[in-house]
Amino acid sequence: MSNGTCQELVPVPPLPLPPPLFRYEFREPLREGIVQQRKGRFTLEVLVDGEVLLCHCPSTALHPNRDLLNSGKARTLHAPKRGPGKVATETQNLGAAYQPVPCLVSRVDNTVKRHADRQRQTQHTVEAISLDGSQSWIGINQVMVARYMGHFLQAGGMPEICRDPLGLKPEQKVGKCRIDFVHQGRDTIELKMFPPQILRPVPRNMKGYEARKFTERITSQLHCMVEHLHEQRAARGLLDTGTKRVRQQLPEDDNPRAMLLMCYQNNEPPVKVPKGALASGSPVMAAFSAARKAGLEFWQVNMQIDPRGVTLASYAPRNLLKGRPKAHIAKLRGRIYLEEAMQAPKKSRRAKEATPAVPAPVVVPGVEEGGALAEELRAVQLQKQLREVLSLQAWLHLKYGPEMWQDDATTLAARVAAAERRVQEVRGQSPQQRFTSSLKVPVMLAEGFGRAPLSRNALLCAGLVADGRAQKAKQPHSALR
DNA sequence: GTCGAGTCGAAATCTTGCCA
DNA sequence: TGGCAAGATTTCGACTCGAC
Repeated sequence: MSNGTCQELVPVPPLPLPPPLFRYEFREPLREGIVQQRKGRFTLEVLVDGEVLLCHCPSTALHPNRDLLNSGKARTLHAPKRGPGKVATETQNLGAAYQPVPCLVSRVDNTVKRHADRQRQTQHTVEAISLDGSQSWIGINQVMVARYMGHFLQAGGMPEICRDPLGLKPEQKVGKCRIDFVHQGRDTIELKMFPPQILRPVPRNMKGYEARKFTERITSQLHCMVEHLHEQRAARGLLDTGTKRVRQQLPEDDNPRAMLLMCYQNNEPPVKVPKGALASGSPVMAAFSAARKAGLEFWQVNMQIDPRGVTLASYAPRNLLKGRPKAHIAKLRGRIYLEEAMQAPKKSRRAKEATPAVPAPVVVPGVEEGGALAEELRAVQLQKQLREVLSLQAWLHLKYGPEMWQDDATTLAARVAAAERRVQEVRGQSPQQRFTSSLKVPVMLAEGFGRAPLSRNALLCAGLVADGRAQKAKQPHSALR
């Protein structure tokens, strides 16, 4: 093995790594329980570890199975509401014959300071329910979707949607509306959680007034996004709003975009427009159609929730309406689904034969002492150390490929030292320095490597930084100055 | 008087933005 | 930095109004 001045090393194969790019970790694991009864619009009684907890139910959303959580009320919902005693009867029936539903609950973060008059009345929140006996979960917390998506986008997990995580700003006012994300002041990204049934003339699960409110809101938002799109194009000297000519005139990097992301916290099949919706005259459908003509892109994002966190399962452009998909979307086809992308590429028999079972040995220059085994162990130790320090394993692996793990020992040691220095710097900073806000890009931990920053959640999960809010609550005011 | 349809506010919680 | 307002999420009960 030894050649005197250099030693041959077998490169350490990449470790099986979780992907933080596509993963949002909860601060603490969710607890499993059984929904016992619906107490009110926002409250559920949940049996957790033999104890009945009053939990906040953020939203059952427009999920097709939302009736599940209302099963106790379902039989009385359609009963006549008029007449003496009928309302009382209905109230008495609440919770009767309620079908127990497995659920996941989170505990309230008590480090968050709230106004005295806004203290939470419930100490737990129902985050997900299960329809298959706790085998898989369906997230129902719509409020958290923006946080999950903010994490994924800012971690660079969806480069086809957001190329520059630094240029992403949440909750921006566009015209009269608030849009969930604006990218580089140019692209608008709106998140929605609804089934395609909403495109019908009379949306499923909605009463007339309710549907009208929803219709007004979404058509208004689509209108604002399209207006913004036109303004951005006009700012680039393009008076023609036709998407084809615009595409031809603008470089891809400078082409303003408007994207509607339909987000699901379960393995939702590809969204399709229901039959007859196109010709139905539905106002939402008309708004969708007009927006698409102006260049609006539809994307479907599926997430999977489990007790420890949320995984970005897949995302893909959807051609909801008739017509050919936009050219630059079509180019992305076939590589969007992460499930597919993350699968090891299938090798042909010829390729298998050509690939040796053991990777070719590499030469580590400048290593003269110790045997090959010692150096290999050192390399493993350094890799492990690097992984622990950075907790960026998948980020590095996915973003920069396996070459990151085939660095020689000297380079690895330098990386570790730089990372440790940066971590110490970060830990010495005040919470105010570390975080700007919950969704904005936090500490540039990766600056030492000249790479994209991580989201606040990724840093929290990696244990590299403490929660600024928690520290704020613990530390005296003067200590923060 | 009864009934159905439509309207509206309250419910719990979070986030952002504005102002002092 | 703290306080407050506004806006967002969806469901439900109370109320109004017109028709029969």
